[in-house]
Amino acid sequence: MQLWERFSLSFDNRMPIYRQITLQFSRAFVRGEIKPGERIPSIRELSALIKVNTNTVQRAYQEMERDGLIGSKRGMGYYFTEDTNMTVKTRRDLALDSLRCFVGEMRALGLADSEIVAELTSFVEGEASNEAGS
Amino acid sequence: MQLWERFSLSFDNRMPIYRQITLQFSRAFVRGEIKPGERIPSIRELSALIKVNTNTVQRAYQEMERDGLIGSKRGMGYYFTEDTNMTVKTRRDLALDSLRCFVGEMRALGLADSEIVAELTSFVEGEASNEAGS
Amino acid sequence: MQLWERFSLSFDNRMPIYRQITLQFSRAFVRGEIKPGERIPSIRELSALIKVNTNTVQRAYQEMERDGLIGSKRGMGYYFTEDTNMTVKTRRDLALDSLRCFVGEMRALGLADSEIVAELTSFVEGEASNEAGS
Amino acid sequence: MQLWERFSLSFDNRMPIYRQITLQFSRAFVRGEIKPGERIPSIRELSALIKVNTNTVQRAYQEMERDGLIGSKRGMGYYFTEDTNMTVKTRRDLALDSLRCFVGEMRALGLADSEIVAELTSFVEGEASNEAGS
DNA sequence: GTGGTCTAGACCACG
DNA sequence: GTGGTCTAGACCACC
Repeated sequence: MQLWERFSLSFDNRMPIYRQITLQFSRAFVRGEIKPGERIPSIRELSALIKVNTNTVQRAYQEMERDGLIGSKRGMGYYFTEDTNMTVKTRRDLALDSLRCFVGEMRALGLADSEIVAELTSFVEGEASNEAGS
Repeated sequence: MQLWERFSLSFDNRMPIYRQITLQFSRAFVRGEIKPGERIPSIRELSALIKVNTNTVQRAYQEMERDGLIGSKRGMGYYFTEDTNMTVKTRRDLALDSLRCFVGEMRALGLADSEIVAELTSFVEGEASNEAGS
Repeated sequence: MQLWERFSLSFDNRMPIYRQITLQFSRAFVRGEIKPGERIPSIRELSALIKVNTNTVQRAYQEMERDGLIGSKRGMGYYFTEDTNMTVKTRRDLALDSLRCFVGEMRALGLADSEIVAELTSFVEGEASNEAGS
Repeated sequence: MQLWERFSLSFDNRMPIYRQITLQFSRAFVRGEIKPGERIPSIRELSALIKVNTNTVQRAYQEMERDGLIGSKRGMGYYFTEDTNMTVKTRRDLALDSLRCFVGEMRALGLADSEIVAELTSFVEGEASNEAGS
């Protein structure tokens, strides 16, 4: 089973579809499931697979191209960048965004840094015990 | 200087303005800067203060009323709820949302729970040293 | 007569329409015909004026937004950046692109730098005499 | 090492590949690196050398043949024209195109003709000093 | 009213 | 076959 077939989109308006697509690609790239230089599905292929309009996929690809994540070779499709630094850069960018957002929100709630860490650890442990119990 | 005058809004399309307003109120409430039962500015007052459309403030107040955070006394304005449990409930809701979002994103990047905690601690420590250095 | 009504588009496939739009805006901005902070026509207005689809104008505006030239205020339209440095930066970027392209091409033809300058001066002078003669 | 092996193509969508090929031939011809009457590689040879589709090379050759730059002797390959006037004509055509494009763009930026010349001289001098410094 | 997203369908240039 | 552009028209959230 292909990676792209597992793409799960939510149509709940919380995030535009084209943004969800770029996110899924970025994550797969960061996790190493897409290798540098690897070809990704053509616009038409992916749009058929995940059942969204070609224009939507097109836009997603455009955004990734603008970010230097992928490049298009005329008439041959899109390929992920060969630049191996890009995967670590992408991971750091995504992680930093999440960290900043999370820490900013928790501090705005009045929590000290130590409390934020405590909340996080108790949260992941709590989830773990839920898993065990269920 | 009033609390409301410090409301800082960003017009960068990431979050609707009415949502930013409710967030700022919620946080101030959670931090204890707004006491239970305290009166908040009228719609016209606030819209003049932070220079947004009255409709926008109107909607923000509606949402907070719907969430039981504030209530209106007809002709006398809006007041925060007297229910002291509300502040702890609000804090927990906001914190949980952030936690879920953050942990979900970091896991999608391929990080194990222990790594997530490590990233967080190094992030807040890094920021602390930056502050000290600047 | 408004600036936008003078926008002249060529549908000769040499340059996509949305690109022509951004170019015209950039040039007008560089020439000082659009002031920093000034509002530009809404997507629907401009698309009606120059008779292209709203999506096309939308895309042009998006590109300019991504380049930091304009910003959108929700429900209120698009505004050029207040940053006065942007106009000089934009001029320099556009001029440098042209210079690099031009010089590169002339050198590829085997011309020395001094010859390139000579060609240019004789070209603009030749045009001037044409004007006088006609 | 053959001239053709130094053909550098950019796949960055700015210019179709077949156009890049004709350009490289034209420039080499203008610079005198290809003599009138000289044979050029067969379509298959060149397409193998520079790793593009034979159709692409085919089209490039067609365009050059249409422009009278090359001619085919059936079964014996393609040869550049013997017409020695062609090299000066080609140079002038290419130079004029560049000049028109460059001057047009700079004027659209609001520069007077004298300023355009000034920009050009300072640009080539600036590059020269960069070279010396590096 | 504004911008933003999505769809369906068309046409083109390119390889 | 590929990507790229454009249109017409729809719907939504927001101000």
